[in-house]
Amino acid sequence: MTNNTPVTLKFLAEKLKMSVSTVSKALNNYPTINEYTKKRVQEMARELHFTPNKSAINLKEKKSRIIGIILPNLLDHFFTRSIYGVEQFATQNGYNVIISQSHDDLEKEIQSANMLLRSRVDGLIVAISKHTQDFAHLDQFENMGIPVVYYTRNPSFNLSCHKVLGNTFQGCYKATQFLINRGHKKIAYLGGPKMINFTHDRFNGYINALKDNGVPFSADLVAYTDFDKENTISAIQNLFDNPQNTPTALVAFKEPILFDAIKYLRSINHPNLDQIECIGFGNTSFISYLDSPPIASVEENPESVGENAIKLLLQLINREIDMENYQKVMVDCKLIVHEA
Amino acid sequence: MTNNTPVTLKFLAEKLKMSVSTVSKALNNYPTINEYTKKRVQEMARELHFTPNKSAINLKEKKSRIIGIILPNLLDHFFTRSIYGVEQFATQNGYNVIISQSHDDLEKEIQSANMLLRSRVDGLIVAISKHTQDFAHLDQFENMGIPVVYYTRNPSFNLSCHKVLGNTFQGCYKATQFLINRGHKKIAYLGGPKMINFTHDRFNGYINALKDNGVPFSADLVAYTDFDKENTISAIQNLFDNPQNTPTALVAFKEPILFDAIKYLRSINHPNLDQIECIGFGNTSFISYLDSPPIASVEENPESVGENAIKLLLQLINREIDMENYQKVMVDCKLIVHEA
DNA sequence: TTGTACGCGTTATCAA
DNA sequence: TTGATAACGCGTACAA
Repeated sequence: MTNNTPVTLKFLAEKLKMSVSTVSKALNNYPTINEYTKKRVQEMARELHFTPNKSAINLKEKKSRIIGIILPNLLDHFFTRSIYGVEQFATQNGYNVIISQSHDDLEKEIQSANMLLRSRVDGLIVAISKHTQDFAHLDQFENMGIPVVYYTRNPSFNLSCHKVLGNTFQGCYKATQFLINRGHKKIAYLGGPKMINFTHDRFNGYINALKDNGVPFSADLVAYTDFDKENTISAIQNLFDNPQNTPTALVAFKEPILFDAIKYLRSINHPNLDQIECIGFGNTSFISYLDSPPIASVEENPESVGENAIKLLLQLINREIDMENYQKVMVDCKLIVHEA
Repeated sequence: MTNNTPVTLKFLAEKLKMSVSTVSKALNNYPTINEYTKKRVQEMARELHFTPNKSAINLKEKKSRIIGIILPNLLDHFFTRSIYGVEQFATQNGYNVIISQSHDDLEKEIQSANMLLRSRVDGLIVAISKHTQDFAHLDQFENMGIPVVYYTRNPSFNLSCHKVLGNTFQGCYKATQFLINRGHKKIAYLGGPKMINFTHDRFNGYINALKDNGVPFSADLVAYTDFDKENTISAIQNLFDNPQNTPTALVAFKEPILFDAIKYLRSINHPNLDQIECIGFGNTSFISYLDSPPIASVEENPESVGENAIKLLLQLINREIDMENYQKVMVDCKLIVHEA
């Protein structure tokens, strides 16, 4: 019953008293093989639980049908949701996916890249770590002819690479306009880390929405934070401490930041907190449990971002798009209004 | 600069005008190889970005140094946190990890298993799907001599397999005792799906804590739900609708369920809601944003569960533990009290 | 100290 | 219709 070592073609061939190549062809349904022979082989293979060795096939075919994904963190639902989009489309097309977390550590990212390179992935999808400045470990792939698609977190200064991004400008524009349409004039923008490009793209969406709707811009209504709670609180203090210019609405870079902000405002019993309307990027499922929930969320459609990334990657792998013909794909955001 | 095809040992050998085996030995630091030769080879390898082909090595070594993980869902932080524990210890020991989601779909789980089998993983860690009754796709591994460790979600009736589990009995006991110590006499237990073993283990912990502390048990204080909101609400109605026996505390199977429960009680303005003290399994980071937060959480230590799973698996792989010598490892839970 | 030869499991070409 | 053989990239026993 339990045969300790994997069954190989050779083993099957010996059992069936025929050649390895006939067995191989029978299993792969070659037209030149006798139907009866096929039947015998396939039955025996099933009976003995034959499982082809992928390493051997990879070696022969010089391709692995594996897609590598490097991303910072699986705790962030944006990324896990994006994986779903990648997986769906990848398996449909006969590809498997290997996920590797960098934990926002450059060293770990390099290790992941090398591991995937050794595994000869056919393509790479990557969201770079916070600290990635040098790209040698990722450029290796392209130098070996393996296409790379950057998604979400990408080298913003570098135009010579393939990118799939959420249209964060559009998302922030929509959020701001929604608040304007609800009658707000003093809409604050709480940005994220200034090194991250999205911070500025979103700011531009905010600014443009104000301009297009004739709402005056005030620098007092803009502040920045990172993902640290203390910094968020002091940013919020800056925004809300001026009594003659208190915001009536807030657009925040990310929902976790927004939650910290709201929590702080509640903790100090900020007047009219209930009238302040907030929107953050994320659309966390948790929102329904909050007592002062955001009025809406910017849904970044991570599944769609992932799907677009794998679609582009497969086109590159199949040489339907030239590797030097650098693509930039933008995925629109959607404003989700939360019911009261 | 960009050489389209991967550099092989053969290519290096030609460049250096020596044999493939010398190159191989030089790169693997064989003592019989001249130091100067080693230097030359290693320099050339670096210069040309030589990356050994893992498929070729796997084939040769008859092992992949890859651990497969099959789990239901990456959206559940329990699993993503457990992966962290696995990864840490795996990479320390020179193993890589391939993660595969079943999405609680048996068909997908079978596909994942077959994929990992073809990849000749050296070991498998698996949390089974809700619908896994038949285990043929997982038994294959053991039949091929590949050890399998079930973690968290496991075939509870089957004692002939290796398991690593959270000690959910102990967790629930602790939670209940904590509430008793705070003076509660009417502590409700809101269990999960009755098919899941953990539901009953936790119930036993609850019951035993009551008994050991001389608190009388009342069947009215026990209800069950699944992860569906509607069912949770009707379970809560059953628990709290009897005015002469209203619980003053609640132990819930999982925090998402608990949040639905609390939300409902708030929505109906349940009297004295603020005095009701709740505990759920999970310890979600989100708790700090809630207005009526649980007083404590049962932290299941998923990282530790993952780490114990990989440790056991590596021992099985290294034949330090016999495959037939079935192990059951329990990882204690910790009660986390939330500051006001 | 280096090189030759073989095999890992599979597929493909060509010959029988 | 089937079989022998070479090749994929690498490691290693053995020969030189």
